[in-house]
Amino acid sequence: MPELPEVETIVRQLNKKVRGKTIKSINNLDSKVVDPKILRILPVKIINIKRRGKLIIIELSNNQFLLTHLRMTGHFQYFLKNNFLNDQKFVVAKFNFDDGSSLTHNSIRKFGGIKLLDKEKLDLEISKLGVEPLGVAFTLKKFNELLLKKSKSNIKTILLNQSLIAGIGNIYAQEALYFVGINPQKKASELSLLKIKQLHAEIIRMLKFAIQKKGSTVNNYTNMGGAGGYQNYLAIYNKKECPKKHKLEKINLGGRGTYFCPVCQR
DNA sequence: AAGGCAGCCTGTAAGC
DNA sequence: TGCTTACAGGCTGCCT
Repeated sequence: MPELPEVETIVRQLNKKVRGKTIKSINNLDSKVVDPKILRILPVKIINIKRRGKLIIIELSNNQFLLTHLRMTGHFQYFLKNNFLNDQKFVVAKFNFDDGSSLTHNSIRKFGGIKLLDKEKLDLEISKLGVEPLGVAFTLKKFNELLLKKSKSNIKTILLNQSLIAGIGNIYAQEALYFVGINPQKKASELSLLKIKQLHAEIIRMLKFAIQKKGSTVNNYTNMGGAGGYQNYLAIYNKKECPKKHKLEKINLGGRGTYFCPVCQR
């Protein structure tokens, strides 16, 4: 499922493929998933595509924005002119461009969607998000402050909280905690300064490396060019034993399945 | 106030 | 074998 590295990969691909193109028409629009108000502003040109946390922000020529959240199964696919495959499943919108190419948005579980917003509403949405983990503001000092604020919460739930740090999801949270040997059930207040420093560095290292690998392909997620490569580096997610051959435990934290190694993570 | 959890949705895997 | 059920997951909104 798309987390920061996957969303970043998709944003880069969208910029390469559809920036500067004009949306002439849209079909197969599922109004529950894609805001039908988009139909009223056509034709409209795509100026730029940006990411904030796990959000994809598509800037349009009429000063409005398409805000997309992929949740678990959202997906974009680009087709050159006359290359559209009609047997695609789960299409919730097909954007047709002035040059004959097209972009589909697919969504199996229809959890995410595309909204049309003006600048004011967009800023409101963005303001709910916490610090960008790959931005300059995510310093060790900042990380310490966040942990202090949530000292009674377990560390994994804190990493998943988008209003604190934006972009880390269930997979990368578990992986980062494994690589620094922290039990995901640990309260923030129980972490040593050394562990906090290691975790801070690991989050940055892992996300950057995963972007290099074009994200992870797990279950339904693929980026626009096909599969990512980071899934080959996952240590514990959805596995039975850790790289050191210890048996993994699976518990529920923050409402989500959480793998950890009781030997390596304390 | 802040934490917990149902609900959204549907494919896949496990269970009978 | 074929049906049923449980589970996966990010996030919102309600409940305590």
